[in-house]
Amino acid sequence: MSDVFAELAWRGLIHQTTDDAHLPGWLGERPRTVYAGFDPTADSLHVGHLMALTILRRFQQAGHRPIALVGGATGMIGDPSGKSEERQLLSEDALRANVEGMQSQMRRFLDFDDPTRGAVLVNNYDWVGRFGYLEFLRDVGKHFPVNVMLAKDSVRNRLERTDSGLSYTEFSYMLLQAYDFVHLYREYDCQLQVGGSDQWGNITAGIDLARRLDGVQLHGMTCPLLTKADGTKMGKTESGALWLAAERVGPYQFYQYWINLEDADVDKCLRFFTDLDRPRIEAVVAEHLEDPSRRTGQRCLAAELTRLVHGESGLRIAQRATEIFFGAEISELTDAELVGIFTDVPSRELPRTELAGEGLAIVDALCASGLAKSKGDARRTIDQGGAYVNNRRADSIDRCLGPADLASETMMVLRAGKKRYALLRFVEP
RNA sequence: GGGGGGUUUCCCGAGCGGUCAAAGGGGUCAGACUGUAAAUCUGAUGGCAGUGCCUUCGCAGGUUCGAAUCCUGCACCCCCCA
Repeated sequence: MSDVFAELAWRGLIHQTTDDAHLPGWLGERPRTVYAGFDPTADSLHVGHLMALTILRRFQQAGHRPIALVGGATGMIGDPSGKSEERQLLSEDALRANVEGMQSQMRRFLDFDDPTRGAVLVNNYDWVGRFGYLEFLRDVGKHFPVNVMLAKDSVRNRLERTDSGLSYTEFSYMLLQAYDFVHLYREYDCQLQVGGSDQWGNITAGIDLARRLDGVQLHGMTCPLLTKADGTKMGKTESGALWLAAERVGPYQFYQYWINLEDADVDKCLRFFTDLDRPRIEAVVAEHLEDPSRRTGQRCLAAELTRLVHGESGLRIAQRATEIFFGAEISELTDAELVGIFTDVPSRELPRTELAGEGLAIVDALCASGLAKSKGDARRTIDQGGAYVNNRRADSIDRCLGPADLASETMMVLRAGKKRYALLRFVEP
């Protein structure tokens, strides 16, 4: 058993614990069971879940047993922590689909098959859903002093806002999560809960409840919230969250997100997310600082994460696409080389006849590819010198594209600006 | 229930009868500089056509040669008094 506490600490993943002094020893004694909760708001995980997931992963690697709790029940209510408004309630069907989607992705991070420390996936709907209202009030609610609940940051912040209230339902959220902890303690001897720093109140609520109900002392640990150096949220793209599902964010796009990360965040992300050990990360960071323009850190980070999320084949596609797009002028490629990329960057198929005669006006090509949202937008881009065909700048609005502009047998590479790419494929009707 | 204020283009926010597709800021996009970074600077930012047309200022009507701007009704939001 390796010292997971020290490992997490140097990685900067420990924000607060219930017992800094004794937790390291407690974890070193024997394998423990640790859980983190995931809110099933969508059918895919995103980068926001990555912290908790990789923390569970590190616990497992250190010899402990992780439990991933999917909030099928609590997801119906919505955690008010860190939220400014009440969440839209999800239907049971939607929740079920979301839970299934998330479960399948977790397999990439956690080993569910190991006989001794195999991860366990639980859905709190399985026990919360069976609770009767009166029964819950009597067995659980009774142990929650309202004045303590009101003192929690998550509740106070919401009550202090004049423009949004806090419904009774949301107010009750922490009871459910608290009970989850007790349940997992009873069923799996789970004595440690981890979560983001905004979960502190919910975690301690569970610890209090366990003490009152079962007379045991459970533990909690939070990690810092994932933000970028400029204060904005990590993992936000133009089109929304950076999803882990390949159908939502392809390997190339995922890879590119990390390549584009600013220097100030690279070190932190390497430590947070990658499996690389300390000497390795320190070496990469040192190399990066020596010559930041080579983006050593970003490259390493992007490769590690893309491999983790999309596998070796996904990484190859992403790197190949990057080589092609960010290399020199594009020509003499084959369809075979482009086909893997085709599904990953915005792409469109057009009839080959478009290229005949006068050819396809570049303005129309940009619109068709999705790089421009209107003809005016396309004109603007060209006017300002931001339009490229096969990485060669197209400086005239009147430019028309013909068969000679194909990069491979049937495909053409369009680009708007420095790094927005799209492929057009011309097919026989 | 009574009184007052509001609803503007992606967001915030000016505009209060024509010169308004609508100031300013944010965001976004493009360019320069770089390193597919950050910061900075420049330009663009309803649609279609190129000195014109169409659609937009909560919704529906109305007054005007002409309205985002005035009137009427409706909807939603906020504030004060009960």
